[in-house]
Amino acid sequence: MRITAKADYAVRAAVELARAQIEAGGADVPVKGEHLAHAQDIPQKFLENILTELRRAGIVRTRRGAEGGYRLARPAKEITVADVLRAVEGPLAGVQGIQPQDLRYGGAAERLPEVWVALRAGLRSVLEHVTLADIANGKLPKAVTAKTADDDAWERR
Amino acid sequence: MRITAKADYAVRAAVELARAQIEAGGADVPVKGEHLAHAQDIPQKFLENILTELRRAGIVRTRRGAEGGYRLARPAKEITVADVLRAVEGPLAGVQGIQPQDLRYGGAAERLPEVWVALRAGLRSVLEHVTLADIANGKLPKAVTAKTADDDAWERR
DNA sequence: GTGATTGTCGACTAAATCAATCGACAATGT
DNA sequence: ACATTGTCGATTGATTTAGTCGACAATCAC
Repeated sequence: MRITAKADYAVRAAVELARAQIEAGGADVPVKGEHLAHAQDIPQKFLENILTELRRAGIVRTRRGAEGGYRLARPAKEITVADVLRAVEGPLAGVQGIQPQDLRYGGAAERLPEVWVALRAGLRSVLEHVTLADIANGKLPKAVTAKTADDDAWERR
Repeated sequence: MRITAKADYAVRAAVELARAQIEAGGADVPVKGEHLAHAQDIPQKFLENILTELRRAGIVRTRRGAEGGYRLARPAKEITVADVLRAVEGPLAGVQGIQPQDLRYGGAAERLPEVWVALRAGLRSVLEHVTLADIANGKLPKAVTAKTADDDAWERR
């Protein structure tokens, strides 16, 4: 249940691209890998690997050469954090690569898969409702603020 | 964002212990490691490592020797899935071992930590409300059923 | 007490994943 | 032509994952 550096880097880079898209008013200006790496303090070569995965997933578009770089393939408000995470890690909340709804357990644990499905739904209730534009604009949706509003959410556990 | 085999094993073994506790009507009868391993089809030696971690976390109690075995340290209805997961993996939803509320990002990703905190809250909204007794009895609480009720929750994503 | 049973602990291993790094190559703009 | 920038595969070292093994310690039945 941890967030890997790669997942974190992917989202941060994508958010940075979102801001560039918004600042350009929708104009399609590519951002260089070097700029992204520097802006978010991510090792450049590692980031480039990640961005290539995002390209293959259809989340970013690229251009080579001078004046080349990376940009989002769609409007930032149409890309969710879940989209980015699934692009770099696999499906959410699998057990050994198996999706929870495909698990079969015997004995007392028969109903456990339902718990894992609910867990995944809990993840999705956040990740599928936050877009890159939300984060870049600093305007988080209720799916987030409702959960962080509870003091308990900030407790160290 | 995956559930490791270890985490899954830990919960399944704990649920099996919960059922034994419930069937015994609260009487404290230890269950052998071999029985647990067989009942849930978990490699026995690996499971014993896990059960030792659960003991160190105060979730199970053990007895050696003939007539020895494992049992829950507390009533099954007082132990949540979150308790078990935190015992075998660390805190939920950290980025490289750092808890989300301690992260600081610059630039466009400034608000990202709040998203991770909300994510963790989403996990907790499920994991802290399901007890071992709930699973062993096959009576899942609303925190779970409300989320699995949605057809979308079962979709393959 | 003896012996069988069962958990404890540390060491060990193989494989996968994580977190990068590197270099040759392919596009692209000036 | 040339400098710039992304692409791709290979490689690396550390860590985690998923186990296995064996000596040892506790406990019970007899």
